[in-house]
Amino acid sequence: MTIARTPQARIRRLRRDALPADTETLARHLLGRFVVRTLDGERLVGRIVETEAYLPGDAASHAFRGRTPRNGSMFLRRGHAYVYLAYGSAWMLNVSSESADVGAAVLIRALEPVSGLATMARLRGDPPARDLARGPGRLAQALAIDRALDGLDLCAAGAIWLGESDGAPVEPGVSVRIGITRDADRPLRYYVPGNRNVSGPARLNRGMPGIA
DNA sequence: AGTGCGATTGACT
DNA sequence: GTCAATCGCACTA
Repeated sequence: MTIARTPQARIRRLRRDALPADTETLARHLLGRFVVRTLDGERLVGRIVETEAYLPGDAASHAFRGRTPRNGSMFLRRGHAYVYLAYGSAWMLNVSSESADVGAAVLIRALEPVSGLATMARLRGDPPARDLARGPGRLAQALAIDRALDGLDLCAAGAIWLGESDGAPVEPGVSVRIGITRDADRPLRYYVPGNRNVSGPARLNRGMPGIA
């Protein structure tokens, strides 16, 4: 397998005090950054190519009805993992995004695999290469993400953290969020135009190759 | 204690 | 393109 475009070396951890202080800006900021997962001594790395913002007071957010045992990690100060199970089978990785006790997060929806592709493929059951981490449930499976990682500090060294490397900032494509029913018309989904690992229906992915 | 419903995916027409 | 599996969780009583 060959992956050329993205630099693998010299990924440094994101500093919490460098994270944008509001959820929407953080969701854009995370595009082009990296999720770094250490599993059995191996480093699995993916470049973030798709995110969604779940804002304070957002009716589509799990935090909308207040703090519960499940969504507690959304109320940690920005930069912590909120991991939950959707539809009984798919784990979702989010990054808490506001001050402590506010309740908001950015959903990581897709990664471009960078390192550890063989392990990711094994964890995923050898799917087509393009689908390794295309979609929130798939990326969690590729990186062995589950409830055990809920609440971890993604700005600290450990089993999973957020990183960045050198490179031009990404100008995101924007669309409505996928798979929600309430507040479904708000443009809070962001993606890297043209990236093959972006999920979602073609009509939402303007700027992708072959799409008007 | 019972019920309804997903921030999805994979299989199938 | 359509569609159902699947189960934890929040909500009602």
